[in-house]
Amino acid sequence: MNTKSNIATNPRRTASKEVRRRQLIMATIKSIAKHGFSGTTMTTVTNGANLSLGIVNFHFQSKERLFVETLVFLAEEHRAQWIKSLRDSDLTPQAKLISLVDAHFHPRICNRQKLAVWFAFFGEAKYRASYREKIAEIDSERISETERLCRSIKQDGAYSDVDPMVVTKNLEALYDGLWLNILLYPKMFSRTDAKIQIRDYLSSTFPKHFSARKDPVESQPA
Amino acid sequence: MNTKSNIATNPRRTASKEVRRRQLIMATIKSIAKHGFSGTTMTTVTNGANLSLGIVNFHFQSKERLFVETLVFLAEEHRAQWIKSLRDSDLTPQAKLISLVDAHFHPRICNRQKLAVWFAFFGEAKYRASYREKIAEIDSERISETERLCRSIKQDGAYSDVDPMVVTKNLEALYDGLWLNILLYPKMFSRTDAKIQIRDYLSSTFPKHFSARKDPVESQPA
Amino acid sequence: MNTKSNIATNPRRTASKEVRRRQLIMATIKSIAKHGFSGTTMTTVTNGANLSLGIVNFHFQSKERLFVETLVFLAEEHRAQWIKSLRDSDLTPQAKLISLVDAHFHPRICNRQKLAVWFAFFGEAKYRASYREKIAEIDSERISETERLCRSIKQDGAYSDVDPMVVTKNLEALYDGLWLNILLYPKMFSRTDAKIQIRDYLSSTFPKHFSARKDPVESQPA
Amino acid sequence: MNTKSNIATNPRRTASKEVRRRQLIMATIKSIAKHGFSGTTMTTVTNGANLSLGIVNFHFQSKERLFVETLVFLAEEHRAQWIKSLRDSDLTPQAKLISLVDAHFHPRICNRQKLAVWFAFFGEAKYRASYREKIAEIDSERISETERLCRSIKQDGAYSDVDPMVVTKNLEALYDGLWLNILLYPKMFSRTDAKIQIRDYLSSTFPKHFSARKDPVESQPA
DNA sequence: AATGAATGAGACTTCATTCAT
DNA sequence: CATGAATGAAGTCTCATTCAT
Repeated sequence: MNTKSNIATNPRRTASKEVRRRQLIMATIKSIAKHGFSGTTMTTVTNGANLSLGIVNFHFQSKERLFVETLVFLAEEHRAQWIKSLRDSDLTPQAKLISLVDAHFHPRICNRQKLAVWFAFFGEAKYRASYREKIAEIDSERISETERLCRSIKQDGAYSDVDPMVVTKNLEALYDGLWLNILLYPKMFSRTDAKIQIRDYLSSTFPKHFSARKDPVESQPA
Repeated sequence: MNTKSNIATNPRRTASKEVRRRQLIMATIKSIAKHGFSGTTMTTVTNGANLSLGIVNFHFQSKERLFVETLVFLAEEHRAQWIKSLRDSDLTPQAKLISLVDAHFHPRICNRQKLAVWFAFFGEAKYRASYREKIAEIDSERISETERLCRSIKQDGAYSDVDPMVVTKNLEALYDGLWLNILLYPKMFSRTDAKIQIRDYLSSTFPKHFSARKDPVESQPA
Repeated sequence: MNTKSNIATNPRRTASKEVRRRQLIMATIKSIAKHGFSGTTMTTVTNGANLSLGIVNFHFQSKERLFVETLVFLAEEHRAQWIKSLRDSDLTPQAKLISLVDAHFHPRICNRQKLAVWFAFFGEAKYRASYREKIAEIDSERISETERLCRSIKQDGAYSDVDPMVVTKNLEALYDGLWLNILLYPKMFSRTDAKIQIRDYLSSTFPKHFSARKDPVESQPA
Repeated sequence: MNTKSNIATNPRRTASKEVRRRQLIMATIKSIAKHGFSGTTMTTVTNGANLSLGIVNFHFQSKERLFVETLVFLAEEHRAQWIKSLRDSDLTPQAKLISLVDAHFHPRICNRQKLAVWFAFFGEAKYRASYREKIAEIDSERISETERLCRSIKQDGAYSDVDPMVVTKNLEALYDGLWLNILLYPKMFSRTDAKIQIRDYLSSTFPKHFSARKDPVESQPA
């Protein structure tokens, strides 16, 4: 009997530690998205995971740690997404940059549940500190990569007025701002809109390399 | 002891309703900024206002309502700021647009305390609903105004490729994204940087009307 | 309406802080005596005091502090008892010493409830530390006083072989040992027995000053 | 894998029932001494014994029973000690009595760990009941023996004023009281002091048979 | 109008016990 | 025999709300 069928037939007994932790993190994301941070209790999480109340403290010691690990999970998932996007894209810097941008709006990353959790963490002073502590490095890595690509494009296109760092920071701001707008006004903002808007920004900044009119494709629904 | 002498001896016991409410909202902002949403209790708020524990329920019926009114206060303060900025600026649409942009980064609006509170509300599912209900109209008003200005500039500069709505939405996203970056990484992002970045965006979009190199001025410290 | 009748008519509202604290300490003593340390919960205490569950944390911050204050209360009550006994007794050192001894077996001090609480504290490592920290001084004071009296009696009777400090320490050990025997085997050991036994010890140590045969009087029932 | 190789590779998996029980009782004593009664959990006990969490319920059915058996173990160990002391001593009643006394302060019996456990049991109402039920007989046996010796010494020395039962009870009280003082104030009270004090008591009670000045010897360190 | 002691639902956490392996 | 993941009752503590003063 393999682990998977074991979980299916008797979910209450001795799954591997890693499986349980993942299960609980997923339930945490769902709960934060549904009930918000303050409405997320050990009960909502464990009910969502179909597990017993006490199990979170068994696997994570405290609610606090569960939350931090959830944040780390999201950040690593996000990082994996753009790392993969960079690797899979064409070799031109403009292709890589657009891949990196689009990774932020991939349905696995940019959906109401995950966005709700990101902003839950952004909204709590306590977790902003955790964010800085745990995630700053990932952010730096992405910013460096973005700037490198912008510098490359600038050189290639002889965009003398462009400051790659300013573009990078604007892109970072646009990711967050668009995420927030999608979260706040889902009927007015979509992933596709977001991609269009960023293409618009890139086409006005690097007009020889990007065209705003070439619409991005949405692979799957949210 | 009659009422008059009471007023003399205890100034806390006669403020008008409106003064008390304002006092409590200010204390709420301070508390959310300091302790976060989950750390904000009736005690932290009323201690901060040097008032008694029971008074919130007296003036606001519930914590919930105090929070919603705090959100409304912030939104109206913000609206007043850009309304004033528009009114005070020169008559050209580009001057008006830059005034509108800069209103978002005025120290009265864009400081760590207020940003912390904005994102606290954005982060809680419950208050995102309140936000939509109470603030959407203000947002629409600002978006309309922005779009009108962009259309005007487009026409003036014959920017055939520019979609005023896309520019408007990008500006809105940049406001939020830059706010978040200032909140998360205050050492790396400043109000002045934010203004520079938005000028950069505007100059690449409307190059005949905006120059990125004209540095914005920071009037007062945060 | 005075405070007392207020408590009587409406025990649930706004008694003075000191009254509430006393009430809760009394309920704590009763609960520890009845259910033991580990069986004493916020619920048993507050039910016993006919108050609400949350009130202990309101008045004592934590269960821990309630317990420590209960210990301090017992120690101070005990101290007050022997201080008073010394003051009220005749002037001879032997009269004072016997008063001091008897104070330990006064029904207010030496009854099953209070003894149970003393030994509950003695039995928990955590509270032995508190005991040392809070009560050592009171113990020292009593030991000094006892030794002083023993020295005085020794001199008066020319008991050359008697070491006042050894007698003092033996008395202290007898208090505790007799208390424990009364607690463990209440049917076999009584306050009166205890007094007789200590008189026996004193009469063999200071034969000219004490007579074992003069039976002590038990004033009131436990 | 057959049983034999299992034994070879994992020595923890075949100890006899009795060895396991002893191992767990020892770990219980250590844990109670270190963490107190309330800090002693199945985890502290089984960690201390380097065994798995579930094993206590396997060998003792419940925590409750483990504790009672620990109490019984201590009482029987103590009994064995004074039985042996009586047997090993000279034939005179005074030699036997002093042996009996000293048995209480033998390092195997009277050390901080064991004392902490004794008083932990004394301090919990629930276990005082177990104590009476399980240990009273052992106490009676020792009391009878002590009284017999005192009677014998009384007759031998014609101590007409001495009541052997009172002396016996005083000795019992001194044991407990001195133990408590050693536990509470280890820096001020030692096993040797305790023996001296009891010798002092005996010498004043039976002056022809005991001399307080003959210092007792401490055989081994605690 | 204002105070703050009191209430009690509900949160997090602990831990004895169970039981599949 | 032994393990230790899982359970869930019960504990302590928090805190929005109430209400006598």
